[in-house]
Amino acid sequence: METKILKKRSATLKEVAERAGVSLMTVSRVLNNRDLVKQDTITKVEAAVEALNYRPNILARSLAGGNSLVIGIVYHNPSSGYLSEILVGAMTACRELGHQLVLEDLSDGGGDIDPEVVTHRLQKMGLDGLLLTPPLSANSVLVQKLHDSNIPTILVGRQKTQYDFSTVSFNDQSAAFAMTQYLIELGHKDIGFIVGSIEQPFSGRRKDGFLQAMHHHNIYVNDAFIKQGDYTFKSGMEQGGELLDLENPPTAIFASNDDMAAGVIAAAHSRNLDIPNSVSIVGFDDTELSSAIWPALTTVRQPISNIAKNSIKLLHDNILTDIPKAASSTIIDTVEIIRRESAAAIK
Amino acid sequence: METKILKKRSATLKEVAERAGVSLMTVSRVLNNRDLVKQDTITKVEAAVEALNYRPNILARSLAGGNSLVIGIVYHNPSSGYLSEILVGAMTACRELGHQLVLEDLSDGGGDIDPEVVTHRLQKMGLDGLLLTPPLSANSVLVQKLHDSNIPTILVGRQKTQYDFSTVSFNDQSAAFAMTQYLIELGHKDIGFIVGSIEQPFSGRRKDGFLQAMHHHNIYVNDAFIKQGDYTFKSGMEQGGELLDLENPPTAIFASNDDMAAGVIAAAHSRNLDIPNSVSIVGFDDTELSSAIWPALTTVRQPISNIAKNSIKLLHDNILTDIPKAASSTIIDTVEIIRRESAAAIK
DNA sequence: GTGAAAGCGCTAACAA
DNA sequence: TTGTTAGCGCTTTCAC
Repeated sequence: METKILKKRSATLKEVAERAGVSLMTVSRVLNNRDLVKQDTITKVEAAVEALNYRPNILARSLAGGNSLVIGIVYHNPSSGYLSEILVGAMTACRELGHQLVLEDLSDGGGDIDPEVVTHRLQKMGLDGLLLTPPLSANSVLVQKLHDSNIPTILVGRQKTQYDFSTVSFNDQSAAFAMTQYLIELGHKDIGFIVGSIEQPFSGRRKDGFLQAMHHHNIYVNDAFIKQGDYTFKSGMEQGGELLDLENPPTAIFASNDDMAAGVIAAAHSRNLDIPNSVSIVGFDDTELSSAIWPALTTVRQPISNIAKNSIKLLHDNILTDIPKAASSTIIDTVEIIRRESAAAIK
Repeated sequence: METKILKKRSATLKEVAERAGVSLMTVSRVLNNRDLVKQDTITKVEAAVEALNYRPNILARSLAGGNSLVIGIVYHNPSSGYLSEILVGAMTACRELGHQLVLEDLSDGGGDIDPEVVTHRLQKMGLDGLLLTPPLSANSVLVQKLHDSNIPTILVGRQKTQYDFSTVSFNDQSAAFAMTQYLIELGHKDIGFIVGSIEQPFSGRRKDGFLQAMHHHNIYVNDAFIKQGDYTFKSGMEQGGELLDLENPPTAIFASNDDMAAGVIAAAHSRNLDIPNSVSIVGFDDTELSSAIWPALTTVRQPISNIAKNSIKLLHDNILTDIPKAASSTIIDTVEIIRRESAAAIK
């Protein structure tokens, strides 16, 4: 069976204009700023657009418009959940705004990245702007080099701006607050907390949210209930185990990410504890792991796609808009607690 | 601190031409088919390109070339690992070939998709071609509708072509063969196998690969060692438990995906079995779960990015190339066994 | 309100 | 081997 598929040229502005009996420009106006056009004409044009199933050619539009950006997304060993959401969000925003995306994968087998080399490479690529994702956005040497090289950059996942770089981040603190409050509402008072790696700025934010919620509800925070992990399953298993082995163990444990929460669950399993009836366990991030394990994990999800979308729009505004602006810090705080089976009301 | 960043216009072909003292076309030729240009000229042009740090404007190139495609990636509840790799691969290939990507997320809360509606929507979008990912690519009603609607499509993850649609898939069979062989080389003969959902074409392929390897090594396959799962952690835990509770249990268990393998590991843990010394457990897919759990899972990884790249290139060729061609079936068989801690030589 | 002209940065087709 | 012309599909600018 031989087939030869041919790209069927789709309708152009000109064709729509001819069919509607107006000029090319009028159609363009209807599509962009319709307020300048008479209602009658709009109707005619829209009929023609509909009839021809016209779709604007983004390439031509961006080229003629002269303000299409080439934006790089720079990442380093992200989790696939994070990466896919970033990509989906960034692509969606770029499509809307007529920009192009270029991926720059700095992932490696464990070695550190060289800010000098990376910056040089990025510079040679002729990008108009960058999205720097965590953990890179926390690398101040890299950020400084990038600044020196004059590439407009958005620091994703950070809250403090640096130089004239804006940031877009998640409100980890209020998310942790909400999750803690949820546990408190379930009747828990003895709540253990496992902190994540201290290098990550958001680790502290999550801990703060937990503490604030406890204080807000006038619940005493037992120091022995706060453990230091490093975001790995193993550290969750170890630290969770220590909490569970306490003479008066907590009735609920809040781990700073899902991997550690899964570790705590494993620790509870190995002690033959019933989850959630003997101990409630909750995580953070809503990774796939959380619904893969048993019992499925109650956790809190970040709107990563949204963060990416916002970052792209911010870059767009910063570069293309005339109004002068200061470096801004956008904090997205759509908190969504995903209730699954690992947490329950205290008995 | 007020800043107003401005997009700095990058060099154009014309500027390079002027600097090199040649015509615009010569520069274009150096960039595209350099064989038509004198070596001397090439050198001059390259110097100018270098000096101006010239980067071609993809938009203009695609627009002028007249063969830029708008390609849709259609997906339905993919795992994030799968999605991110598909996106990375597709974006990379599209950038090279000058095509644009549009995402079409059909994910939902559980209901079935309506092929009629989906096809209609896709048709209205004016796409030049589609990548249909699993499980959608196995939906024959959808595939048929898509065919009727005349949108060139690549079926990702299928091996049998349908209508004139080409397919690109992973060689699950040889991967399962390789993994089984690996277990055999470790000294295992009593190997349990957990099959995945029968609706998925690749479930059968993985099982076949397992059986073939066993036969190839003249090892008797005990029917009681083959269990039916459904790709969930829970089914792995249950079926794995049954295998482990057998009077003479297998010394190794091969689950058709990582989630089930993790379930088997949980089952083994709850029976106080030492992994890998009492029982080896391996998975399939190399999802993040596999390195998150303990012990880390030995598994096999699919080159999903590559599959996406190949799919885009195939679509490109099918639509843009003059030579007539039949629907083809590309099978990528780069098998990579990831050796971690969950499998060991028999004692 | 609407239209005509010019041009975004590049390549295709032809000419020299 | 190199240059000239036209034009991809759209927006911008300026004219009416």
